[in-house]
Amino acid sequence: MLDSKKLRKDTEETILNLNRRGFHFDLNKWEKLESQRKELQSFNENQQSKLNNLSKQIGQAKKEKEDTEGLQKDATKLTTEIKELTKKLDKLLDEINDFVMSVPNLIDEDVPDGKDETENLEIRKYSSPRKFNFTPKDHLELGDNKGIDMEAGAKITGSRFKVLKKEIAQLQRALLNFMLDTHVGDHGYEEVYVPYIVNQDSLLGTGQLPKFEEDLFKLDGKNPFYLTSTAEVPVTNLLRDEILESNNLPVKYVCHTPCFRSEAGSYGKDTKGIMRLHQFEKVELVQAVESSDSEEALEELTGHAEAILKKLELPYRVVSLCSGDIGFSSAKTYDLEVWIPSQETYREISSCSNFRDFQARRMKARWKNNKDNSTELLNTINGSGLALSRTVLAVLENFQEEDGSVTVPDSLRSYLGKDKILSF
RNA sequence: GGAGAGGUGGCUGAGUGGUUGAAAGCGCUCCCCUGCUAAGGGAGUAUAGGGUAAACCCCUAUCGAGGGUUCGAAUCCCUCCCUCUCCGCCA
Repeated sequence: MLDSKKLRKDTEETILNLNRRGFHFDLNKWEKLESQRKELQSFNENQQSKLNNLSKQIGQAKKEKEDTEGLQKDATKLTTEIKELTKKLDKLLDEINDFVMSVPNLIDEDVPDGKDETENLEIRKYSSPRKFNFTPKDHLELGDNKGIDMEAGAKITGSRFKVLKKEIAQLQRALLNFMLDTHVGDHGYEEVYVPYIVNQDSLLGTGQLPKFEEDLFKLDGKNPFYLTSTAEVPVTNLLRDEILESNNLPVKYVCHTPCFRSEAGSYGKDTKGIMRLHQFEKVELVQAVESSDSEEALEELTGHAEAILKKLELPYRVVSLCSGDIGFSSAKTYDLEVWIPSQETYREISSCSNFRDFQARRMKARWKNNKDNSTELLNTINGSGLALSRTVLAVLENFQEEDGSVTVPDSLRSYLGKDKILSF
């Protein structure tokens, strides 16, 4: 959510910024709603003030055993009027809230302009794709009958669900532990375990609601619960309605959860294998910092996600998402894209974003600045470190041998207890 | 699932219809004081919105959430959510 004060003050600048991401800000509607609100609210508050005074007078008069009938009559009239005004005002405020909640975050100045993902800006590349002296198989061919069982997933649930078995299930578990240990041990994150089912307030807080409900799985019970689409939701919402002491900053959480996504709108995309599923595992990094530190925190957090790829010796590149491709809540996003031999292209394996105070404002996540005794909004940053399914995929494909076996990257061998898998 | 007790500021906790946005304590900020420390004294210290672009100041709302009663609700009534204790069931 944007600061509505800033929206009122720097309207032109805000609109220009929003235009960069292709968002049309309905200025007419905004100004109309705002002027209506101002008028109605001032008047209503005025009437309320009058009523409060009257009530005090009545209280005073009763104490002194004076007649209050006339005063009470006036007060009743005012009360009725205020009830109606308040109803109108609430309706208007709802409308304004809906409007403001559907406005995306402002983007940072250094976010490249562009209309879609084809115009994302490559920032740097690490390592270079391996040259195979045979035709590399894709992960499904490698895993077929050896641990990736898409048919079983379809039987148990439906399309876009996987079953992993044997060495590939172990590989996923090894990667998971390797990632968590690295972030906790080397990068100083606190590991948290959280619910996988979240409520509406949490989803509103991080920005998945109200705009993106179709991407979520909603449960059917009496409470409006959803399966979490990313650990970002439960983890960032740990800070909701909190006021942190400055000596507790920065907050650095790492968390593994399954992620559930309906993948509405991706029909026909990545239909084969484990690239795009309704359920996948992910390790998520979340930081909360003072606003002056968030740019640096994004660089740091991106580096932490990159460290995993480096240790796994996977070729990747970092791209800065352009203004047309960047997410709704994000001010700036780096995607890490890993090399996928079977597709001869880089594919997203992590997305690291600085939300500045956009999420914090929605969820009232604040910190106490003892220097001037003020309470300020936190800045939140998060990124995948990394998406497990795609890491499994990338390791299988990048480290495959001609005979269909897969060499285990050095850093993973102690976790897996093997140098080589799928060699049968 | 049954029975009971609760939910008040950054925290602890008082408050059962009338200047209570809320006592007291802790914490925090600033100042004073004792050479430093320990301790003590004083002042300040919720959030959101509006009057206003800002300051002072003023107004409004907020005591788990939503509704109701009333001139007036932290306080009374209803619904829901959550926490705790006991019992039952259970990985």
